[in-house]
Amino acid sequence: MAATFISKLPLRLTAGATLSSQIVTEIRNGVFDGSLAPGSFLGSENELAKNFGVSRITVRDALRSLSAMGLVEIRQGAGGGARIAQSNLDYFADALAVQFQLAGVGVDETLRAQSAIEGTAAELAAEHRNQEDLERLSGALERARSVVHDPAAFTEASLGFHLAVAEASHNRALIALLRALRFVVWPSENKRATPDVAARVDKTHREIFARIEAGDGPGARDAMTKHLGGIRVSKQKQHDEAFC
Amino acid sequence: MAATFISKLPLRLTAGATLSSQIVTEIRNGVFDGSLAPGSFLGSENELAKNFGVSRITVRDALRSLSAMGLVEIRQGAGGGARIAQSNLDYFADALAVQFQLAGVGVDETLRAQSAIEGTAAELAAEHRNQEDLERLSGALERARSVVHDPAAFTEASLGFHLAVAEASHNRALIALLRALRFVVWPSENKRATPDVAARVDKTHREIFARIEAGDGPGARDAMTKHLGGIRVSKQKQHDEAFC
DNA sequence: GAAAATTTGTTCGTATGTATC
DNA sequence: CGATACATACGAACAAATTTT
Repeated sequence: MAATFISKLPLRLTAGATLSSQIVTEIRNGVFDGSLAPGSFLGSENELAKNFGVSRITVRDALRSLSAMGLVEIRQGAGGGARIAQSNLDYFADALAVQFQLAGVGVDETLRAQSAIEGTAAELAAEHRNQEDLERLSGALERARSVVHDPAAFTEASLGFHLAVAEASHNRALIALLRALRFVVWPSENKRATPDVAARVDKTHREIFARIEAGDGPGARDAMTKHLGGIRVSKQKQHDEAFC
Repeated sequence: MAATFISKLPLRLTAGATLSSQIVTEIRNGVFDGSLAPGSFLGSENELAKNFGVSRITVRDALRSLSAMGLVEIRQGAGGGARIAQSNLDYFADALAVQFQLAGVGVDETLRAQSAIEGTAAELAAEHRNQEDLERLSGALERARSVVHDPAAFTEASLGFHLAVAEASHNRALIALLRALRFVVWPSENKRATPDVAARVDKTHREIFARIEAGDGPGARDAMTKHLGGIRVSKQKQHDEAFC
């Protein structure tokens, strides 16, 4: 079955650009104006080529671009073809990492932005946390405490706590931005926490948790920004404290 | 002249994936490990095809993907070919907009994140602003005041003020995130400010400016978050106050 | 589980438009 | 202005992967 939406489109593609970029724009606009939703079937390469009146390679060029942005998913085989993708926030985390790398945006600047995001996330978490959030948070704390003598495992569990705070904010924009920033900072500078550092980090995390549990928004924000501010200062002094 | 870096690479591309995706990974890794910097020449399609031992179309597929992420720039004609791109933060702003659209992340959640970013940006602006920043800020304020009776122009000038605050923070991560979030919210919900609303917005902006000029970081943060919080509440009440 | 059908992945050849020298 | 180099685009074909029968 051929895609039906294409035939409804007048196909007066924006002049000037290349054919493939016009197809990209066409499908992109469809997503933004709501006529194409995640899961919408676009057709096979041959069908799209026929409907757009271009060669298969031109369609391929367009699909490669759309796929790289995470806007379409492509499956091989019978019943395959191109579909509008489900959202995957890691795609733009990747785009952010690429651009920060090209621009030479450093860890210090990134940590500031992370602090801005996580401070607000902690505040919202204190205001909107439910029982499930609290269980997830305390679960992360217990996991971290149980591996306080295993630097790598502690660092990992510690990251889990930060992500759980973000999730407790119930704000997907904050969650997505935090994950993206973590994606930038984590791989490049992941020092591990020695046991004494781990113990201090654990104490700080429990303080943050207490404020969230108590519903103390400003307190939670304050505790979180102080925590992250301390990490940033350690980094600057080359003490290389772990991100926890 | 053929690209030289390729021949040094063993070219044992990660197994399992498609050829073109292996080329994408190869070049991507080169950027992240520092062996490829913005401006680095990669070669023409023919040269790359020869060096990687694949057909031109396979190289093309890879270049389309890399180009869509904003990682390479492609130029036609003699002396053209593929080069590592200069950073362009609008690429990831676009990726963010796409994923938020697919995920259905709404204006309310986005405004919260924007508030988190701009609050910190205002605080840092108060701490790090220089003479040039202050001139740019007051310039934006004057432009806005001069068009207070032209809703569209006022909204535009007002956006300029917010961006100037972010720039005064001298933190490129915050600047990039703000621009990206603006990019999400702006097109979808851009109501214009009526003259009376504009006058109130102008007054608030001047308050923020005064705190930044005075070097009052917490005060600047507070004024900015209150300003944005007011916008968010207006939105919820369907008063549809403009973003200014 | 095997065979058939469908679709992407990949290659070669060719032609055309466009930017640089 | 002409020659050159390059991306863009088209067509036909086969290989590999995946789903359906």
